[in-house]
Amino acid sequence: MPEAGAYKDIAVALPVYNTYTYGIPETLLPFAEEGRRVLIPFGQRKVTGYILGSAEKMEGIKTKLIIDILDDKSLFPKSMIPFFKWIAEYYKYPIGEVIKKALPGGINLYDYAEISITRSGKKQLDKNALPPAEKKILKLVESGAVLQKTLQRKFQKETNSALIHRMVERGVIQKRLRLKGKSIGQREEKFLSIVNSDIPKDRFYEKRKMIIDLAKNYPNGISFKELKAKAEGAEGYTEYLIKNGFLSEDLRKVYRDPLGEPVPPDTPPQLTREQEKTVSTILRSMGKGFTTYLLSGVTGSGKTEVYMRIAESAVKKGYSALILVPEIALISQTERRFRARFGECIAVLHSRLSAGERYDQWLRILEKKVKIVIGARSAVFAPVTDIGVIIVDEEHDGSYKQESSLRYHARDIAIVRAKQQNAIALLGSATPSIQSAYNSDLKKFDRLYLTKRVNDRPLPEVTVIDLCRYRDERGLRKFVTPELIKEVKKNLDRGEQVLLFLNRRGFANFPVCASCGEPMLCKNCDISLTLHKGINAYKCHFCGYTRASVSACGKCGSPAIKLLGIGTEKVAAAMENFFPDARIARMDRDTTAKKGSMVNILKDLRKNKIDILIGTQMVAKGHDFPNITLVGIICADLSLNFPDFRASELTFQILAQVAGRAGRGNIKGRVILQTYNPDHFSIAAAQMQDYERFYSQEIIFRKALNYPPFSRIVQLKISGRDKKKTKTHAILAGERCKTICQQERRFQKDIEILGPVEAPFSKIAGYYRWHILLKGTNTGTLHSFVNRLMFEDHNVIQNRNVRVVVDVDPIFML
DNA sequence: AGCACGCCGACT
DNA sequence: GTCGGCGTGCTC
Repeated sequence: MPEAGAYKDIAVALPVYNTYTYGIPETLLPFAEEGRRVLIPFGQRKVTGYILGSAEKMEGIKTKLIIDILDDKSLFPKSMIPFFKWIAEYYKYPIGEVIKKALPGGINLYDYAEISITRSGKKQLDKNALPPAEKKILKLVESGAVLQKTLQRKFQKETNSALIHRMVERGVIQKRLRLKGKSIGQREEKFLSIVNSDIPKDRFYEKRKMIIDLAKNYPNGISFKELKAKAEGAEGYTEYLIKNGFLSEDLRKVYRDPLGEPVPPDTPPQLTREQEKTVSTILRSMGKGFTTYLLSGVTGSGKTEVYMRIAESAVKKGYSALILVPEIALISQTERRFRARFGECIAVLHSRLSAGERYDQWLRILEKKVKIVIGARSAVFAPVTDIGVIIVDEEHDGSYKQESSLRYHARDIAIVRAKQQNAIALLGSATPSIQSAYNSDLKKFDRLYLTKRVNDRPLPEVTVIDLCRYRDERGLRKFVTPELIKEVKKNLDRGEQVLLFLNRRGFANFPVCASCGEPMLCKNCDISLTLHKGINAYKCHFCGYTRASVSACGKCGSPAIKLLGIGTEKVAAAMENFFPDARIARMDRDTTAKKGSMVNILKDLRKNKIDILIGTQMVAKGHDFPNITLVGIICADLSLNFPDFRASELTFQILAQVAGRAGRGNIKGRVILQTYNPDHFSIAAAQMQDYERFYSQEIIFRKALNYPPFSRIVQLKISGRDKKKTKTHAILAGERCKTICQQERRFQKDIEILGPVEAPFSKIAGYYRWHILLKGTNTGTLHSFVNRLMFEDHNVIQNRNVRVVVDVDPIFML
């Protein structure tokens, strides 16, 4: 074995919280660069690791040598290493897993023990003189090698590693370590170029000439794929041309193009005075250190144009720009506009890309072929260098928070990344999060305003309708008031479009038995099913469970079910009833599930093929519908009564955003806002489109109850299949929290433990759920508390039956 | 994560 | 007495 030339700090792609020191053999040393992956011996097996930096030789611990270096070049720039470390520390997540989540998936190597039968084992199996457990195992591996973990999963009851060990010792089976891991590489395509166009005039002349003529149009060579598409049946003729030296053939690396159809280029509009001022303020500070700007711009004030100017200038100054947009069903409007302005000079990263496309985009960024990157949440990990600005569009949007595994908030870590890179963070929103607005109060963020809509278009006029007045009327009029109908009719008569918003899909979300009153609940979850007339079935919106629409009451067996509660389907039905001639479309998760269907709806809308569009929050987010002059909010209260301290914030944001969809063209917009709580301050503030008014009220509540932004929250989410075990474990975890709290004065003073309590949704997808909320005013104290809870002594965090997830700065708390 | 080790109860 | 189930701890 070669001598170790140096030592490196390595993050292992496994759920371990530490990094490890490995020696690098002399021969590999020149290649052991930060950001490359290595294959390392880790315990009994080999796994992928990431080089994070140099290290000292460990005293008293025998250092192992790395086996191999897996990459020809770094997968991420060195500057991202402190970023990964910060995330691992803050979100209490294993560092190697952080990196693994950040990188385009599917490129890691692991090895697993593989069990195969020996000759002696075969003989013994034939002799049939074995204990049943061993026989079962031998039978399984008889025809070919099987992974040990598969074996153990299959025979959980009978198998353990000791048994396998003994069998190996007796020589009936053998164990070998095998490397596994799918790999995604670059795509290569065959390209053809003309060498000599003087082809012989034989009986194939016409066909061959067709190919040559086609290739003539491509001086840099034509891809075989394109040729095949343009010249039918050409495959058979190219071979001859290549062999005889008329065409030359070479393989080129190509990028899978996720952009799909091209977007026509736009011309930059004249900036308003406000926009110009904003742009120049931000640009003045670019390259002069870290600053966070919070851009409050009313809906329709042209924030995207500001972003584009900033990105453009950043690139001109030699920086790159990273733009984050909320995760929505398909590509966002913002992304389209960037493509229209910057063409193919941008990279896009979002969850709809295939693994290969994602890998290619990653590479384009890494190789510095593009300087502008636009994408959803996960794009915050884009391997860009020389960042000038990170823009977070609609920074209040909840979809920036990842709600599984690594539970990061992309807006928050975007700011961290900007800080580490001495770059500008630019957060934009018409309805900033309370958190961000408070940070601007504290002067942590610089506040910028866009108070006017472009072309001096007025904000829409919002009329509030008190639904309580219609409570006793029968039938559909309960949620479609005469005022709304009147306004819709006006619009239809004038040939203008209507947008109706209801943040709930399906037909009826609260079906109850007409005879005994029992609600129809999901069998896996603690919520009621929703009737979907489209698929003619009841559906659970949490776990996807479906039940035939003819189902009888589960309690008394009565077939009569009352369909209480409203969803977009019911609104659509009502509209069809009132306006049989109107062209009505629905846009929610059900109608946009198929790829391209959302684009089609938006296209139809743009071409005036739709009169009334009914949708969920999907329609509220960032779209520009120029011909919509009336927005109807069917029921503004849906999110108001959530047992969540952010319920008011969420309600205000969504209402203000939806209302902002009206009047983006040349005609002034109107909004009809129907509500059961006309006096609630978030509804009143939404009516006035007055953010400051909402903020000044909400912040008082937050302070009084010591909720964020006045405190920090960590939520322990405890869940398990067994109702009793989950509860017991939750209580145990609660006790542990209390014990730790007693251990230090600063914990006693600063940490507040709420719970354990059963979660508001007490059961989801078969898992019973409990919560413990940890509140602290001091971030450092709260984090040391959580560290002690997770990493010290006999922690109760892990258990075979019950899972405990630590959610730092939770958003979904139900 | 996956593997080894070591401690228990229930059987040849 | 062993075997096999399960919890615990470790991986440079």
